[in-house]
Amino acid sequence: MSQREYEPAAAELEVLKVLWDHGANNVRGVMDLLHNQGRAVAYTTVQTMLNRLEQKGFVKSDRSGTAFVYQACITRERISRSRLQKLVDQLYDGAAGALALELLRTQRLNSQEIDQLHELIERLDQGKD
Amino acid sequence: MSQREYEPAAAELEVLKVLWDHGANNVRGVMDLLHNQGRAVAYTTVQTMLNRLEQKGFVKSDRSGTAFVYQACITRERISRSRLQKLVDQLYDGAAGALALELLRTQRLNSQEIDQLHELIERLDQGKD
DNA sequence: GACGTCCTCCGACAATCGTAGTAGACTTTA
DNA sequence: TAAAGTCTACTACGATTGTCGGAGGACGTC
Repeated sequence: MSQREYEPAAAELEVLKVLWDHGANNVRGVMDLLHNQGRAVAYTTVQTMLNRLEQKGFVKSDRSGTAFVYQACITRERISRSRLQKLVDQLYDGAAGALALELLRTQRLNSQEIDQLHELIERLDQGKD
Repeated sequence: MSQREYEPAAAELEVLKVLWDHGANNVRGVMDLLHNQGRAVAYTTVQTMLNRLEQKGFVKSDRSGTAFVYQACITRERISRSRLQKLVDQLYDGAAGALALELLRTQRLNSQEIDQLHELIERLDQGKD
């Protein structure tokens, strides 16, 4: 367990999301955005989160002005994929289809999403083994 | 934070899975099955996991013979759903369609799964808003 | 009845996580 | 230039997680 593959924890993910959604920012900026979302956290809490995210290699900082500016250096897609993979492995024993079915059954999709799915499935259908 | 809604942690989930997959069992039985899966854990570790799962209300125990026999009292589906919900909320901002698309794009489905999806989508399509 | 085996109960300990306070440096402003 | 504000660095603390050891009771066997 020497080189553990870190994952952002829940609270860290919220901070990451701010950076994804609003771009690079400093501690105060991130805090303000979190406050706007109704998430009341102290300045130093955000600071700790950003430090930990940096240690884990998910953001990088750059001190050009007075304050450090943090920027996500992992994409939302990468995190999503790894989370999704974990879910598939842990709960569906690798059967992604089962998860997809579950998802479509229990979640509400709008018609645009359904159309897109349609299209994608058609394509999958063509390339069927 | 008085009545926090608990979730099984990763290692606890592995124990839960054993109960789901192989039915009720005692500590030793669960441990043996974990060992068969290449998961080397101490007896007391399994015991702790089962205790914690019981505290969280995910398994119940019953002492009829010499040892406690543990049984899952939450379904795999329920855990799956809540995990899935969390994923959708945390990473896709509630857009289940996006997740579904991502899933179909990145995971490999077999033709049976594709057929099932087809069917389901047809049905969703009918009831489109 | 002493001995080994198996079980439960309890405690422990390090790592991670969520949260935040404080000290001290640095900047802005009256 | 002194006060007020901002920023970083460091520390802390309780809860959760993953892991396990040891004490002590029950039970079968020699």
